[in-house]
Order: sequence, then C-alpha cells, then structure tokens
Amino acid sequence: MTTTGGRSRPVTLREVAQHAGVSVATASKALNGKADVHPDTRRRVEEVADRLAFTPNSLARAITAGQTGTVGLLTHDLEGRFSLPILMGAEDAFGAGRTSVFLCDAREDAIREQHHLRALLGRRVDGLIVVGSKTDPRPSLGPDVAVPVVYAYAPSDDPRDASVVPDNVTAGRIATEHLLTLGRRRIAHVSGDATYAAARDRAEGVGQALAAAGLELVGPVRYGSWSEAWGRAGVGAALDAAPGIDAVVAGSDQIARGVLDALRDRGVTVPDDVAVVGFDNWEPMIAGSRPALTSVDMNFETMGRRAATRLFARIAGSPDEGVETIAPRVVVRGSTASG
Amino acid sequence: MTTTGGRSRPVTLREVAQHAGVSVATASKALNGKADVHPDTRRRVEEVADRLAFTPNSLARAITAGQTGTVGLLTHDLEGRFSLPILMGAEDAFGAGRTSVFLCDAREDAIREQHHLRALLGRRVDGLIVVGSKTDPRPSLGPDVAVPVVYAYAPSDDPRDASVVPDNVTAGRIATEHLLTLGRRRIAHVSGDATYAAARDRAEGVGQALAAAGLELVGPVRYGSWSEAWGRAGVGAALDAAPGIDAVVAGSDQIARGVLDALRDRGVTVPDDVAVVGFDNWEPMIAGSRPALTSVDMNFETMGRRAATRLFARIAGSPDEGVETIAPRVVVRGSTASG
DNA sequence: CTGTTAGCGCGTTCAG
DNA sequence: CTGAACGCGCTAACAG
Repeated sequence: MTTTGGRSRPVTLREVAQHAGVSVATASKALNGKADVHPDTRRRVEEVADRLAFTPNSLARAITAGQTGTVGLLTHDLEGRFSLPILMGAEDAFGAGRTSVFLCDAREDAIREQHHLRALLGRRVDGLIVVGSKTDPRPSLGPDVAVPVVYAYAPSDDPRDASVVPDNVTAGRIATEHLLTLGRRRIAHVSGDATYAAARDRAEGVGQALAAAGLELVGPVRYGSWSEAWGRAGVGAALDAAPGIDAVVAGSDQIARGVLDALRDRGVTVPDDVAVVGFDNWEPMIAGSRPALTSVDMNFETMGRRAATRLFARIAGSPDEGVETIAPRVVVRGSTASG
Repeated sequence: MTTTGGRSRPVTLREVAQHAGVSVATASKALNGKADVHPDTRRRVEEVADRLAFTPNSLARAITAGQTGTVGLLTHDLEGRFSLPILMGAEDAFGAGRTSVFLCDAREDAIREQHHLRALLGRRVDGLIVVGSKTDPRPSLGPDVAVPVVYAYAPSDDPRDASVVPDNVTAGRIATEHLLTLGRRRIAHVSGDATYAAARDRAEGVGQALAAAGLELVGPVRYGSWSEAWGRAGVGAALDAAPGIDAVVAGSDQIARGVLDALRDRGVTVPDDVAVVGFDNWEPMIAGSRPALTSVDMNFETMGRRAATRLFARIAGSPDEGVETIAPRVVVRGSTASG
C-alpha cells in the first residue's frame, strides 16, 4: 500500500457484498438508497463499504446508465481572461451535481479542435461547451455531433445551435447612460481593435445611448488595440482634437488604465474634469488603477453557469436553440463616482 | 439526426462489423492496425467506420486496458494567475498523447477537495495533479490514495510525495545578480505578504546575492501586500528612509508596477536613476508598464509539463518522490536594460 | 426483503 | 484469417 510504486486495485462492489455477506444486487441497492432493503442489512453494507473505502466505479455505472456524467469544455482562450470565469461558472454549475468536466484547449487551431472533439466523443461525454476567444461568430461543429453542444462567448454561426454570449451593445449603452446620468455631455470613445465584433458592438451601444439623449460622440470612435499604450495614445489624440471632453468610454479596462495614466500625466483630474469608464471589470486592472476604475462587468461567470444550465437541459432532452445574451452591469467606482 | 432534441446513440463496433460483413473481432483488429487481417478486409472496414463516423468507446476500452487514460487536475487557484499556466503546460504534455484531463476547482476548501477527490477516484483517473494557491507546503492527500499524485506549486508536506515547485530563492538571487551586474549597489526590496513563503524565499535569495557581493540590502525588506498600491507606498517609504537607492527588487509584477508609477510621480527616472525588477513575468502587468518591466519568469508552464511528465512516469510504474524545483529566468526589459 | 440472471460495449483469448 | 465466448463493475428485471 505504498504511494510510490505498485498501486492496489480499487475495491469493487462484489468485495463489499462478500464482506457484508450479501449479494451484489443487495449491496448495490443498499448503497444507492433504493427501497426493499432491510435497514439492518443496509447499515451493515454501508459500514463495510466505508471500512473498505469503496468508491463506486462511475465508468461501469455509465455503461448501463447510457450517460457518463461528463461534459467536455473545449476552449480557444485558456490563457485569455474570458474563458476562465466562464469555466469557473460552468464548473460551479456542474460541480454541484455529479458531472465532471474534461478541459481541452484548442488554441484557435481547427485541427486541434477536431482532435479534441474526437477524443471527447470517444469518451462519451454527455455534452459539450465550446468557448471562443472573440465574440465574433464561429463555425458550427455541425448538426452531426452526437451530443448537445452549447457555444459560449463566441456564438455559433448556425442560428439553430445554442449559444450564450455577452451583450456588448447593452454594455456600451449602460456605460454611456451612466456617464449621462452624471451630467457628462461631451463624451469620447477610445476603443480596441475594430476587427473585433466586441469593439464595434460596444461602440454601437455608446452611439445608441447618445442618440437617445440627442447627443453625438465627440470625435470619431478611436479604434486601436486592446492595450494600455493605445489607451494613452488614443485619449491624447482625442483631447488634442477636442479639448472640452468631460468623459471617456474606454474599450476595455486595459485601455482605461492607459487613459487614466495619460490624463494624470496631463494634469487632468479624474473624475472632476473627465470621468472614465472601462469594460470587463477585470480585477488585476481594476485593483491598481488610480482612481479606482468604474467598469462594465460582462458577468462571465453567469455566462458559464447559463451555458452549463442550458447544456444540462439539452442533455435531459429539452429542445433549445438560439442565441442568449447575458446582461452586463455597471460597477461604479472612483473614476466616475464623485462626478 | 437533429441537433436539438433526440440524439442518436453513437455507432458501435458491432454495427461497423455488420455493415462491413465481418465479425467484431475482425473489425477490431482491422481498426487497431493489428496483423492477420486481409488488406482488402481492412480497407473495407475502415471505409465503413469512416462512413458511419465510428468513434471507439474509450470507456469500454478502459475496461480491458485497466487504465482510463484520464487524469484529474485538482486546483485551488483557478482564478489566480499561477494555476493557469501550470494547467496549460500539463494540458500540453497530456494532450499530445491520448490522455484527457478532468478539471476540478476546490477553492481552498478541504471539503470540496475531498468531494472532488472522491469523484475523480470514482472515475478511475490514472493519476492526479494537485495545484495549490501558495508555495507553502500543503497537507498530503495521504498514502492511501489509490493512484499516483503529483503536487504542483504547493508541495506536499510529506517528503515521500512527488512535488514540483517554483524556485523562489533562486528567483530572488538572479534578480539581484542581474542588478549587481548592471553596477547597482544600493538595492531595496519591496515585497508582498510576509505570511507567504514565496515572499520570504525571494527575500532570502535577494539577501544571498547581496551577501555574496559583500553588500547589504538598503533598509529592511518591506513586506506588505501583493498590490500596486503597496508598491507605491513601499517604495515611497524606502526612498524617504534612504535617498540613495539605485535599484528596487519588487516582490511581484504588480508591486513593481506600483513602484514604477510612484517613481515616475516623484520624477525619478527608470532605469537611469533607479532600476526595477519584478517577479512572475505576468503579461497583463508587463504589457502596460512604463518602461517595459524586467521580470523573473518562474516558468510555470514548464512546471506544469514537469508535473505531467512525472505523473506519467509514476503511472507507468517508476517510483519517484521528492520535491523538484523549476529554475526561473530573468527576462530583461527597459526597466533595467539601458542602465 | 433478498438472490439470480442478463446485459451494457469493447478487446482479447481461444478454437475453428 | 474468422467467429464465438469471456470478462470488466454495475444495475435492472425478475424469481424466490
């Protein structure tokens, strides 16, 4: 029974039954809380099982159950900051029950994705969650996959698939509405890479909120990259072009940090002179910013939980399709608060 | 064969055999590349398998193989930045073969850990990697776990277990040696929470390097918290106490960012006046810092790969115990470069 | 209440 | 080269 070297084979139900002096069927029923077992017998079996550290073999159980109680989580953004909270939400939703999660990282590679897909199907997962790295639609795995699939973050390009995505338009809108509520009227928007749907969607939301208030963005949407450096450069350009700006919607928390730094370098006071709001509510960026950054939380964990819940329902048989969006929320902090 | 709603049961080997007009045994041999099968027969079987999208059932295979080809990854730091690269390294090492990874997040909770442990053992994983959230030793799962276990990041408190940990003493040493090489002599150390072994180990390494050069730290090790705010405050205190400082070893990249910000606020030029080095080489922190931050990379991915490799060897039967440290490396950037 | 029998999907003997 | 029989660990259906 040493740790290093030879391992002992796990205890089987048969052994438990033998030690308890009953048949395997009785032992099975006793341990699974089924009726028609004498209380004394049940207690005896349970005691033996406990003593032998019996752990039922889920694989064997899966054979008859027709379900393995496992799901695959196929991500393309393991190192990124989006799939992690999604993963946690899903793990949370599954972990409460008796479902285990296979994690696979395909790293944006279609071949690796195919490889992992085969492996997961070979392990007879009951379902799949596919997590993309961008909010742009991604190719569907197709209707021929033998198990239910839910797409998270990146929706499937097939509307008949089930997808759960962040609502970036609303995010842009509520960020802007928050600024409008504070009385800001001359609002600029420094965003990330324009090839990302997330950037364009947020910009659209910003535009909607302004239009509803009879206002316009000060200057064009300044697309760039998702970096602090761009935040610094972008806000500089915006201020130079239009000095009277009283608020900036930054395309992400990283951009927002850059914006805050550049404003401080210029001697502009936040939030008194200019209010700043970011997106993602990403703790590491938020924690260090001066002042603390108001940010729109996309509720990724909720997204993961919803994906898991929908997958569960699909596995249980309920039909379900279409894209579901997760509502974001504004988390107010010092970069807009005292304005 | 619709996606939503009823799913078709996966194709079995039996069906393939029937469609190909052969026995299951023949079909099995044909698909597994075994000898004693007529080439024509083999091709026919392969063709049918392909047409029916046959995916061999890994669970059934596991029955005879005695191994499931799965491992459990039990982490306590899923949202943290340490377990992720470890996870990626492990996933990388396993993914190349035919091993799948069950991911469980126990969140520092012993009960949840026990729950997940039972679930994983029930699924008959071939082995386990346990990832801690701190480098302080953690309780061993004990010698009674039926499968090999490798501890990563946090070592087991039982020296007979196999552990893979970062080498924080060396990290502190090489960070300081790098500064000494640049001619810096008056070095301060602003670190994180002193209750973390990581903080104390790095400080020890810093001290070793200085002692070897016949020098001493300027001021005490300034322990605080792992935050930018503390980096700003800590370096301020250090400068006020001893104005002649020409380099700062920061306890983490986040602390280093705070240090950089405070120095810039004070009009101190980096790296000309003061050089700064951080730890972890954490991309999000590195990316935005001004100037780019020199940092000690703890090589977490290597750690994950080593953990996976050692686990593999243990599963294959080789005895293996003891703590293995992963060598860190200095990544030089602007915060020390032109000094 | 308890024991017996069958069978889940596959690989692996062993006879043919 | 092929086919039938066995076993893995467990549960469901039925018999006692």
